[in-house]
Amino acid sequence: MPRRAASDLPIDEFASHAPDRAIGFEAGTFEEIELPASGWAHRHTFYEIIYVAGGQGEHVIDSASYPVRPATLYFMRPGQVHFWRYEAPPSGFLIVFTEEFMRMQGSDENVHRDLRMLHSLAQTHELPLEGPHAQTMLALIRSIIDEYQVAAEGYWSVLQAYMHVLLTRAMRLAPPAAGLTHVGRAETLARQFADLVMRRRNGDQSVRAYSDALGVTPGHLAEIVMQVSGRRPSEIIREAQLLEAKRLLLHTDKTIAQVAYELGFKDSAYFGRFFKREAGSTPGDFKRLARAESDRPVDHAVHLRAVADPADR
DNA sequence: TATCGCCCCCGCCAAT
DNA sequence: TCATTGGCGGGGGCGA
Repeated sequence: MPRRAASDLPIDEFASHAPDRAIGFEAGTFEEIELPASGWAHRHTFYEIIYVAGGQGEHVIDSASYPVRPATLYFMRPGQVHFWRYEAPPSGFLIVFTEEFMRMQGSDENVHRDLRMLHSLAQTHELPLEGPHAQTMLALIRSIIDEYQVAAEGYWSVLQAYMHVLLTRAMRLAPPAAGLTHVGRAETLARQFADLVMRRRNGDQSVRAYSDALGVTPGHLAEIVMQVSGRRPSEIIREAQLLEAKRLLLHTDKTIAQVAYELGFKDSAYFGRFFKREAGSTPGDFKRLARAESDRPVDHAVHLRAVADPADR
């Protein structure tokens, strides 16, 4: 697949196919949803849950590549970069929704819990489903699509309840690393910090800038973040900078200096040392190696059959 | 929450 | 011109 000349990463905004029902939610098959630019690296401003039923190729998320396998769920959060490389286009179902949709629930506690599950699942990227789990999850997704398409009285609250069930069941199947820790004020602050770090991709990346934005002292933020995650705020910021640097190096044609500037580094020479320290290679080597890897032909050994599903025939 | 001292992160500059 | 490496000093981050 040829690489698209990319001075910047395209951003998909949420645009409903049914604007008369502006609830920030859509669900359907790949063909029905028709997201633009899915073959090119892009970000969205919305969440996306993907159930892959068939296809042949790879799903690239940030700088990781996953062979397309039937009965696999993918969880994408806003800001993540992804695209498909395929010989046979992926088929299955998509659920796309905005954060505003999740926040339409009445209880703040439920909203926070669902968003935390979403973010946790998005960190693991893919969730292969086995045996009966694939069947029950597929049935649930079909119910969600049906509820959305019929759009009977009060359907959006039913959709939110379904989404809560989907997320909760997915969390049960996710690896333990994706599990949630205890809920409390400390955990909420730590999550707000992590969200802000993921969202703010440029500008002042000092710990103080983040603690100011969250209305706490740097010392308090450091204590809470360490207590909840076991890591220092500066480590989490650097990790996010490294992830974003890899995205830009791999998926755009920006020079190293441009990437450095975009990430808020005032000195591209220092950015080079930062990258080598954190990633183990220079930005230039990473770009060349990663691009050579992503330009190789799709692995023919990854051959799929569509999941046998009578409702699809 | 404030303070202090130490470590190393970050930015500036130069060389290749 | 751009990427990489290295020296160096100030100051931010973090533990006590």
